[in-house]
Amino acid sequence: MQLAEQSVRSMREQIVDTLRAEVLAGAWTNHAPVREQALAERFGVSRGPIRDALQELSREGVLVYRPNKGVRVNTPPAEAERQLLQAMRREMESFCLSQCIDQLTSTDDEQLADILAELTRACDSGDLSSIADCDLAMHRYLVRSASSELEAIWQSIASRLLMDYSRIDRFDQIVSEHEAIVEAVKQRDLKSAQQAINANII
Amino acid sequence: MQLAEQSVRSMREQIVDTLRAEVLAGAWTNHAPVREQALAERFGVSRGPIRDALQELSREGVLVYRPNKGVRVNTPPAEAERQLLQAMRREMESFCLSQCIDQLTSTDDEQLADILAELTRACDSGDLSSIADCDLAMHRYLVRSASSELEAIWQSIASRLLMDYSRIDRFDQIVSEHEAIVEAVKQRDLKSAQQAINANII
DNA sequence: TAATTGTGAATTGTTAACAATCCGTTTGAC
DNA sequence: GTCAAACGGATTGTTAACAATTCACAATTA
Repeated sequence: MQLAEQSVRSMREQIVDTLRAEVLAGAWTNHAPVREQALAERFGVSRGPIRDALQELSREGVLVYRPNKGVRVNTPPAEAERQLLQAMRREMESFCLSQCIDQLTSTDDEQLADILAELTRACDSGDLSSIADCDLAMHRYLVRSASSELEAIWQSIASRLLMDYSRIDRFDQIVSEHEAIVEAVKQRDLKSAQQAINANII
Repeated sequence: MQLAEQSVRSMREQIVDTLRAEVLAGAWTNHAPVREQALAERFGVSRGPIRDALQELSREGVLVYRPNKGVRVNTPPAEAERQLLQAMRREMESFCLSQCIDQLTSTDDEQLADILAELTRACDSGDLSSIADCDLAMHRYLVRSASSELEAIWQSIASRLLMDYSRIDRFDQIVSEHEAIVEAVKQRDLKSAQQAINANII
């Protein structure tokens, strides 16, 4: 599969993905600071890679960094900002769909189906952290298919929007919305896919 | 002034700003990899802070990181991407102006005038690196005045757009465009300021 | 000669120790 | 009793040494 070369994800990337999913699922509060030493012990590495991961998550908007004081969980954006970010996210994902949809292969369809399956399982078991991870993973897959260049920008927008949503409910709705996306993409129906994406970005 | 607490910029931030300006001014090629040790000696620090800075610039899109192989200068975005990024940048800066323009004080006007003066000086002496730095500094000032939260997203968009522009010419036009922005902002004229900004983002 | 395999220097990745900074608490002066 | 300065533990920032990986080039083989 095409992800083979990526499968040797760096330590930093693994830590980043794990922590991001946990924060977006609401597992952390923003009252207590995040301690580097505790995370280092948890992941079995030294503080170096942990600091790298925290720095990346800060730049992404999931955490907030203050010199000599470490990081904390970020707060959701104000309403006006949220609307701007939402408009930008829709613009990006619509663009990416239009760029990639005619170049996707059946392999891509399978990958999306796999992500959907895992999302469904996560919703059934109520695993908030995994739900957040799978939700992002599907959108990220489409963005990256269009342009790996845009992925970092998209991620920093999507993460900030999800900060609002850390208490996830209506599991069934999440699943059905993503089923609609996967189905429309599989049909290579750009309009429907864009509509399904727009309906999911709230 | 409100920037007082920020004045103790971390080592990383200083290095990031310096390197970004140099890359955007076209001082580096993307053929040779960037060596950590050389930068460490140049800035008189160890490799740690250098790695931090390179990681941040990679996430910003100025550099590209590949595991175990270090970083290189990024290439400009494809045309379709460039247009998307440009639209998003205009959307962001218009939004930020509308949010902040009525809350700016005479202190802000002075700060903007200072940046403009330094930009003028840089254009006179043909210092490309300083031109890139001042250009970004002015836009960043307005974005940050509206929302420090949006600054990181804005920076990663603006940097990628500027990759296209590394051979800077028409110095006088750059100056006059930014004079128009500063003047409109000083008058608290939102429409004119937005127009001036749009005219400058090309 | 062309392709392949060693080999070693150069480079990035990680670690643990040390330095600088922050913050709650105590101490002391008034 | 109140306030401010000073102490000490905890935490972040930086460094230098070590480990793992990559890359260019030479040696070997077919």
